[in-house]
Amino acid sequence: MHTDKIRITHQREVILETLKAVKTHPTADELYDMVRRQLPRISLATVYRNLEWMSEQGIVKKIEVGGRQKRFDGNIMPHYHIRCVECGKVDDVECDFLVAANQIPDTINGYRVLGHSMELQGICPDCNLKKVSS
Amino acid sequence: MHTDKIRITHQREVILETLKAVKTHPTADELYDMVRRQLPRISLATVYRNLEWMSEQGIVKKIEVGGRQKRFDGNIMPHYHIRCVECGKVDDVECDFLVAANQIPDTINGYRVLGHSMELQGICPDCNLKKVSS
DNA sequence: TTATTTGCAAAAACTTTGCTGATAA
DNA sequence: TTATCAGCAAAGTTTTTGCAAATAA
Repeated sequence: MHTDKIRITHQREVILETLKAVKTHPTADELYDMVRRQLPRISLATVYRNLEWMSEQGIVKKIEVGGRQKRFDGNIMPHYHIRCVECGKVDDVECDFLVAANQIPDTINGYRVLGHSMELQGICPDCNLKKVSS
Repeated sequence: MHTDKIRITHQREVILETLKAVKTHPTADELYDMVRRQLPRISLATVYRNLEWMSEQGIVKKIEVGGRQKRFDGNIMPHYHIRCVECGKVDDVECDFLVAANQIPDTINGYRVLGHSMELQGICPDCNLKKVSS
C-alpha cells in the first residue's frame, strides 16, 4: 500500500468515526455492519483495508489478543483488555494494579521489544447469567 | 466432544509427546508436519481436534496472543511470551519484572476473571539481522 | 463388542487480492 | 487530470464438521 498521497475518503472517515464512537472493540465484520447503516454500498474489503491501514498509521489499534477474529480499538492510549471466553466480547480494564510498563527492558532474549499487551480472560456478566439460569 | 470414556490413542500420545518435546510454540500445521514424521497417515483434523481437546483438559495451553494462527504450548506453568511481529515466532519470557498476578482481582467490570496472558511484541534476532543486512 | 476416535473430504469462517470504475485533490 | 481508492468477486488461509471405517478398552 503506497503512502505517496493519502486521500481522505468518505468511507475512511465514517469507519474511523464509527470505531471511535463505540467503547466496544469490534471485529471487521461488526464494524462493517455498523458502517453500512450510513454507507449501504460499502464493501467488507474496504473495511478490512482501512482498518489495516489505520492501524499501520497508528490511528487505531489492532488488538493483539486471543479469540477467532481480529478486533480493533479506537482508543490508542495504553490500556488492557478483558475478553469473555464464552461470547468473545472484549472490554477495557482499569489496570493500575498490573504492569509497570516502564520496567520492561527494551531487549529480551535478543528480541528488540516494541510493545506489549495484556489480556485477562473471564466470563462476562451476560454469559454468567446464562450459565446460572441454564 | 463427549468425555464419557477417554481413549489413549497412539495419535494423541504422539501429538502430546511432540509438543512437550519442543521449546517452540507451534501452530497446528507446524505440529502436523512434525507428527507426520512418526505417523505419516495422520490428518490435520486429528491434530486440530486433539490440540483443542488437550487444551480444554488443561494438558496443554492454547496461546492467547496475536498473530494469524493459534499456537500451542506444552508448558502449562504460568509464563509469558514474546512474539516476533515479522516472522510470527513465539518465545518464552523471563518475567520477574512484570505482573504481580496475585494482585489481579477475581472480579473486574462484572467479569469473573479466569486467567490472564501477556504478550510482548518485538523483532527477533533473526529478523533483526535480515533488516540490518537489507 | 461397541462407543470413541480417526482419516478424508467438504464446508465454514475469516481475510486478502486483482481488477475496473469512481473519485479526491 | 490522474494516481489513489472503492466495490465486487474470486481466491487464499485457517479451522471445523459430517460420515464411514478403524480401533481402544
